[in-house]
Order: sequence, then C-alpha cells, then structure tokens
Amino acid sequence: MVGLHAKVEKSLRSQGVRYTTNRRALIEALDNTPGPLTVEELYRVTEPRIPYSSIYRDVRVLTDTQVLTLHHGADRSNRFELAEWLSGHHHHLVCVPCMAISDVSLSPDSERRLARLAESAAAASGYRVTGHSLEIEGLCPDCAS
Amino acid sequence: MVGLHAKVEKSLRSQGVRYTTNRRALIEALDNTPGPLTVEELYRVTEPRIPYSSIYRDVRVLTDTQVLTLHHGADRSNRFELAEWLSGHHHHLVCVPCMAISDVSLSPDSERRLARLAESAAAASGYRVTGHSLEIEGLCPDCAS
DNA sequence: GATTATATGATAATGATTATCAAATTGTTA
DNA sequence: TAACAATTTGATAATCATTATCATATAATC
Repeated sequence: MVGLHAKVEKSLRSQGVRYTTNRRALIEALDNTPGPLTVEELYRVTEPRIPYSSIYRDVRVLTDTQVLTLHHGADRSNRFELAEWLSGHHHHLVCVPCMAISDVSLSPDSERRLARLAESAAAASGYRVTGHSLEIEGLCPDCAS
Repeated sequence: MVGLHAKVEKSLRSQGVRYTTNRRALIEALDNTPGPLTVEELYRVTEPRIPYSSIYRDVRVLTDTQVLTLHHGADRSNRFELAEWLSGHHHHLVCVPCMAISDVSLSPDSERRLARLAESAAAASGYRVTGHSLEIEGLCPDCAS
C-alpha cells in the first residue's frame, strides 16, 4: 500500500509539476483534517507560515492537476479537499448553524443504492452519469444540544 | 392553489420587506428558468435592466428572507434559485464539461429511499438530519455526443 | 558546474461583492 | 389627500478574495 505523498508526487511529476515543501505541507494539513479547508485555515494551520499568494497559487495548481477538489460552503467560502482518488469516495455532513463540514462514508450497499438512484433520476434527461455527491444537512451534536 | 408571487409577497411582508417591481422581476426570471442563475445572468435576462448594485442587494435580501437559496457551481460561480418551499424539493444534474445545471426530481419512492440513506449515513455522527441534496455529475446530451 | 525550468514571495492588479447616501418610492396616519 | 415615516433605488465608492507580475531562489538536466 503506497503512501499518500508518494501517490501525489507521482501524479504531479507525470504532469511536469514539482512536489515541493509548501505543497507537501498543504496536502499534509488536508490529510490531517476530517473535512475541507479554506485558504485562510490552511494559512493558519501550516508551520512555518506560507504566504497567502503561495497558498492561493498552490491550491490552484493542485486543483488543476486533480490532486485537490474545490468545495463551496453555504457560507460562501471556498474549501479544498483531497480528491476522491486519494481520500476515497465520500459525502458531506453539513451543520447548518455552525457551517462545519465533515466527511461521511456510506456502506458499500448504501453506496450502490445511491448510485442506482442517481442513474435512474438522470435517465429521462439524456445525461451520461459519471458521478454523484450527497450533501446531508443537519445539526452537529454541539449545535443540536 | 396560491400563485408564486402571492406566496413570496406574503412571506416578505410578514418579515417587513416589500415585494417591489425589481424583486418581482428577479423571481419571475428564476421561475422561468430550469436551474439556478448567476447575478450576471439575472442582469441580462431582466427587462428593463436592473443595475448590478440593486440585483446584488436584492438577491441578498431574498436569500436572507429564505425566498432564494444560494448555490455554487464547480466553475466558482454563485447561483441563485427559488427556495424549496417555493419550487418543490429537487436535486441537481451538473454537466461537468459545460457547467450547466438543471433541476431533477426523484420519484416519491426514490426520494424516500434517499432520505433513509441520508439518515443512516449520519446516524453514527450524532447529527440531527434536517435535509439532504444530491448532485449528479455527468455529461449533458450536447456534451456527450 | 553551467544551463534551463519551475517555484517562491512580495507586491500590484483585478473582479466580484458590499457599503454608502441622496433621491425616489411606498406605506401609514391624521 | 397631505404630511410623515419607512423602505427601496441607483450611482458611486470601498472592500475583500483571488489572480497576475516579476525578480529571486530552488531544483532538474546536461
């Protein structure tokens, strides 16, 4: 089982992009967090500090190279997370009051049912379905109590 | 069966907000479109022209009052649509190449299954689930051919 | 080691969104 | 209906997140 950084590096190199210290730190930070992060959060979390201009450039490079994917919160924030081929297929649990987002996985069985559901929903439209993503809204334990 | 504008007006008035010509035109535009619209699209579509400053202010007012909901496209655009209590519960079909977004409804049966799925996925997390939304990615008929 | 390519960080520029405010409109009250 | 109060409008300026620029630094290749 190959490690995360090795996978990322291989992918980047094949695209002529270097896996530098800054980029490694960003990937590290995202891998250590259960849910997507904003640029500002990445700025705060990384040590030593990476200037905003570099973070913005790097998350863009990493998104363009399919290492990260961009996510939008209901609070209008842009958040980045590891792409599915690195983190595994998952969905999101969004806490409406506090805007926290955390990852959630379905059981293989549920996942199959969801995929079928998506297929049949799209059938009438003539779309060729390539993926799906479920966002579950609610109140996190903190906000619910 | 009460009309759309009557519902919106009643809701706004109860919140001390007026349902003006501009706002009516924006709601009209969104009601006539199968999928969410950007501010720029709203600007182009409404006649006579509503200045950007007013559109921005109004979509914000209408979102704050739960008449509209905000949606984010993968192209980083902000899009607005009628809130579910006005347009009915639905999901989105996103064309990855061309970024078009269109509404899609599940059958009552599928919808029930999806709701159950969301419930069970969130069970372990301690979240109290209040809603869900499915995004189906794929290629629209145009892009697929 | 010389050369070439890519990345970095500081700063300026851009673009989308929000704030400001005087004038216009709408709603209310006498 | 006139006078008053509250809200909305449109023009403009200000803000904020993001992107572009560019000289320097770092890494890869020959």
